[in-house]
Amino acid sequence: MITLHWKGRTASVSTPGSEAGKEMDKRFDPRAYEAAWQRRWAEAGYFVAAAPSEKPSFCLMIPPPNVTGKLHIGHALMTALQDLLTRWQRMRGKNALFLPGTDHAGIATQLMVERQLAKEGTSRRELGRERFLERVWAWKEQYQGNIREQLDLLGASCDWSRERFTLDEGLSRSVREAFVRLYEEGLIRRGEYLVNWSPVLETAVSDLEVEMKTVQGKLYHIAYPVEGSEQRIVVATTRPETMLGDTAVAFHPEDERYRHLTGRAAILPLVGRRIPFVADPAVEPEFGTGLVKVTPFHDPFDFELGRRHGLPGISVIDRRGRMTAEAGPDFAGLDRAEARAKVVERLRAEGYLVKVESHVHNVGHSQRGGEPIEPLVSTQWFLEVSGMAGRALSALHDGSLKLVPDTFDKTWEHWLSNIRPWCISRQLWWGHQIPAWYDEAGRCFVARSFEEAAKAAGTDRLTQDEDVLDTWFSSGLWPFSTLGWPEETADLATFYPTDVLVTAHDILFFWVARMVMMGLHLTDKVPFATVHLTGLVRDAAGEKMSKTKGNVLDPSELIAEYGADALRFTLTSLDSPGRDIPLNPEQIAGYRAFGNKIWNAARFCLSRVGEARVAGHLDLTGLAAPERWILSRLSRVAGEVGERLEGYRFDEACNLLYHFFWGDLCDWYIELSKPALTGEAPRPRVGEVLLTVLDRSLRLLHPVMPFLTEEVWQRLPGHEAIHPETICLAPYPEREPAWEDLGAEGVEAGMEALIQVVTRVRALRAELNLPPKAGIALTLLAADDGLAQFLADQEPLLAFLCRADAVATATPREGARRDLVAGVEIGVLASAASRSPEGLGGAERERLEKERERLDGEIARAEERLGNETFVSKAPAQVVEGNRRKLAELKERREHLVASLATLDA
RNA sequence: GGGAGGUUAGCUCAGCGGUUAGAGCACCUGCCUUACACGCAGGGGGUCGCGGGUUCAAAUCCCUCACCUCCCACCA
Repeated sequence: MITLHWKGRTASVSTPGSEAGKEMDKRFDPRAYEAAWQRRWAEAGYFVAAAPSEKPSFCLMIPPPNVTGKLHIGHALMTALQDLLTRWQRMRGKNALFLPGTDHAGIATQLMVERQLAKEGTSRRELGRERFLERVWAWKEQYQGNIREQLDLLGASCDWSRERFTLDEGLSRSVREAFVRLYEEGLIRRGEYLVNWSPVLETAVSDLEVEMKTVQGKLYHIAYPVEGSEQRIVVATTRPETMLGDTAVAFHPEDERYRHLTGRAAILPLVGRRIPFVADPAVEPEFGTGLVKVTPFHDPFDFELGRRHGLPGISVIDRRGRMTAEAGPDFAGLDRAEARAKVVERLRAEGYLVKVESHVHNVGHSQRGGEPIEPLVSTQWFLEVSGMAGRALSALHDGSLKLVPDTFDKTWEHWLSNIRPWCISRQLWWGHQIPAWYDEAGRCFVARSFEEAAKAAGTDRLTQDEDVLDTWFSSGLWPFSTLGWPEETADLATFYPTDVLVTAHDILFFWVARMVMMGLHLTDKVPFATVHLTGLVRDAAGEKMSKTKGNVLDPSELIAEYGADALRFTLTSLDSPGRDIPLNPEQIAGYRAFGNKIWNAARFCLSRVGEARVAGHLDLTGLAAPERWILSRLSRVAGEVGERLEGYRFDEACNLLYHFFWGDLCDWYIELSKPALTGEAPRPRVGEVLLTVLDRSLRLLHPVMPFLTEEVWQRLPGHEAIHPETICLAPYPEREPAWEDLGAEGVEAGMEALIQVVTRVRALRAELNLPPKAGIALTLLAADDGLAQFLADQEPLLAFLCRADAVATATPREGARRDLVAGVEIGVLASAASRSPEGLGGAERERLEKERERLDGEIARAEERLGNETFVSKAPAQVVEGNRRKLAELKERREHLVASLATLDA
């Protein structure tokens, strides 16, 4: 029995339009049942996980989507894979938890709301912090709702009773706890450093949020007079406006050209400031003139160099990208671009500009808004991550963390080995306000709450730090904050550490690495055993999707058109390791056709199986070859699908299922079942086998196509024996070794030969240009006695599949078109009445001659190979033997071909 | 500058040491054979980026090169 505790009530299970035995609509229309099943499953509470639980647990967290808008196709991919894993594990009897939630997405969301305010003619500053935040919360409510709806459309089997939001009460507590602990350990500190500053957003951003872009710029060569001499030295810079903040000129200590300048100073043009020469090994003598102007407060290289030499810094650019008063009265207030033009103009006018070269270089741009980042000095909070990074590295090395595919291992190592302190403060309003308070003397108290801070300060006249934390700080805690950490909750004990993380590889550092570091540091555990990294979804041409290109595919629209199952199957089958995913709507249409195929196969079975019922355990006794064959195939496919899922090869699992269902089951077994079901050539328990194979196929497919499989499965007579209520909780099929019948004498070998024979006969029919309804006389002669007997037993089936009037075990008759396949000599003789008058013309002759040439080529190659002594002696006996057999068959086929050609001449 | 990945049928991709290299879509020829035209049967189409090497055997392993994609990176 399952416990149903969705909103505390027991679910009454009513069917949305499907009952066992009820006739299926002729039309396949996913819209008719998808939403209904999602509602039913939720009402029944199938996806609510238990804590604690006797069962082994399986847990997977949604990478929380930003509450900025709709889910995009990348989310659909991740959701499809996450849900596939969850449903699979749930069917394997695990206490499975797929925990949903959303991310407050500080900068992104704040920008959206600010944009909205701008349209209304107001701004966040006009509203003030409190009223602004009210607006953002209202926004969040709306968009969180959208996201829930979309996850439902996709069929995500989330436990909504455990939904979380990064800014909710519980997670905020986790964030404060983490911050305070890290602060108390001395890993978080506040200080004045050079940071990446966005003059548009007016906030600091982390290194990861800076994108380097190649820019065609200019290299300005500027002459700086040397103090106390007539000499002028020349420096090269791409940013002449920063010279106003220069405090030194540097050269390489070994550089003979400039060693004599040691201890001397230059006079800064336009400003007149005396700035010293310093020697530093970081300076590249080969670049420019080998002399570098040093602007410690506006360039990362200069900042480090300045620190090494104890140089002062001067801030000449402010937080909005304008020149400060310290830039001098001529420049103060100018925008940085204007200032550059004016500085260059003045330098030229005063004769300091030596030359201007065109120069290609990299400039940091804001990942968010695209504007150039300004390196500025400001007071920020930093997290020292080097220790945690070391542990994250070891986790990969000792196997407690696995990246799939492992091509990301090197990336992981490189990034974590070169990591620098993380700037975690943001000058925004939407986010977790930093739990630090200042008293009137400016002393800082970091605490879990205002009360705690007040106690420590001995006063409640405190002001909280205005800044908020980088969104990724709270995201970094997601795998355990969502489960109640730091409380020792039942959820945490049951589900943490989690099992798998599925996410796109573009947030490996932003998110995955931070979760691993934070998880290891704060919980002493790797937050998940495996990370499955997906590619990025692109359009059909492999282009990145973007609004400006207009090639964005909206999952909701795709679901409306093709159904969620088709979209899921498509995305899942495209998830090949380490590759981006080109999504073509035509392909989704192809997989919708697969849905149609399943629908109609089920329709056929249900209308023909009579009183048969699904068998939980099927006894093979008395079953004929086709039945034993399909069961053997089914068992092997179940085994292979399981292996592929274990190995995160979802694409291969999809392919196996697709080809088994369409190829083995529909093209062959269902066709083979027809003569038996109509009573033409009865066989025992065909209906039972049909239903059993269908049941297991649907269960195998359920994690990928949840809606269709449930809709169809509910109609199978006897499905209740597998699970009383739902396919979601029915066991996932595994191999049934007793069903497998392999080997040379096995039923799979026999049926494989039969299939090859039928296929060849059909091809011969086509070559003879026989009308589909024309009868033929078919003769078969197998060299192997066992096979001959097998085929003789299947004569009614062969006649049915080949549309033959007669099938005989005999040598081909005079005038018959002859061929050989799988050791079976085939003779096809058209019934006199159906012989097409134009049938055996030049086209037929041409085809046969082309085929003979091809065979000649192959025979020659096979003979050459077998004539090679080293091949015969060194290659495995099996391979040599295979080649011998092949050669014999090729030769025989050629003989038949020649005979057929002779018939044409007659 | 460092690193990763890619280059296979018209398109998008599997395959990654062994007989005639696969799939989906597209294409051609027949079929409304009563489960399915979202279908059935048959078919055409590839010197597996270039050049070397290892091997009895290479699309598959190694090396060079070319082109493409992405990630990382404080030569001003």
